[in-house]
Amino acid sequence: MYQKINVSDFDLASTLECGQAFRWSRANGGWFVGVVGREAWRLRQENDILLCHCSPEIVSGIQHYLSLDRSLLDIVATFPADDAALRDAVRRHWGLRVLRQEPWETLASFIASSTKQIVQIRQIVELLAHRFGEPIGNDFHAFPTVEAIARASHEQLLECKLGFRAKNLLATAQMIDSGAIKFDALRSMEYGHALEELVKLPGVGEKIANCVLLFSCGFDQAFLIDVWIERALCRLYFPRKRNVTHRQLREFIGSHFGPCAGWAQQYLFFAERTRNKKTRK
DNA sequence: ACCCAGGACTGAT
DNA sequence: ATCAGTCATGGG
Repeated sequence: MYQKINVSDFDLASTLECGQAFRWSRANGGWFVGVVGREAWRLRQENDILLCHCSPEIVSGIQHYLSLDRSLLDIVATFPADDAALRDAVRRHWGLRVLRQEPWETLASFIASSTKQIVQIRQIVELLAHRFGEPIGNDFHAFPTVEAIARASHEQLLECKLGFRAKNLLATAQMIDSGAIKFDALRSMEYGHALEELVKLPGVGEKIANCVLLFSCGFDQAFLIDVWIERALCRLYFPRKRNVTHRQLREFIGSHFGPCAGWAQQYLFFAERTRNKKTRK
């Protein structure tokens, strides 16, 4: 039994494979399978129809997770009009939407992400889910709760291939579990305040904090600077200029991309990742 | 063998 | 304020 959802200005593949989520994979017949919360979802897009292998009461949750209630046209309209590179990235990946993911899963996943390749991040996340997450049938596991990680041992986390990130993930889980930071209130805080709060956590700097704020806390303006986007920004906006400082980039980002800078960042990021891999029209 | 990977942190200039 | 070294581990 499956549901049909009408969609527009939406591209499932770009949305799920642009690097913001780590638990989605392709299955046979064009289906995507992923674990969200305590459910395994199966999704497939046929033009303006989204097929969902699920019960009808889950549809609204899927629409919310995929940000289908938002107008992509309105968001893109806030982008700088004279930015040809950004416009091209948007055209090439039209329909990419920033997801509304669960904050703890997002935080933990990106703590695991530092100096790791995306395939390895996905592997680590699956190992964590298998070992510490609740089984939800068909060999799927929910992402582990904060408490489950907080109670884990350093050795157990090392076995999930976290390496030097193990102690950061453990300490972060324990801090959140003990209420050392206001983790549940992030969504209702000012952007700057929420950022300050997140970087108190061990293993969480400005980049990972912005991942959490954009991908799971609804802050459209959160622009994360990683090695890929830094390379793209330097090439596109600071040509023939070496040694562009992190501070200069921040200044440029704040004045150029507007209130949905995070969305612009994700389009530029995905375009940079797929550069020279796809034929340009 | 060597190098790098969606970084963060420390201790030097 | 920048900068190199360090932190584990798997893959090219």
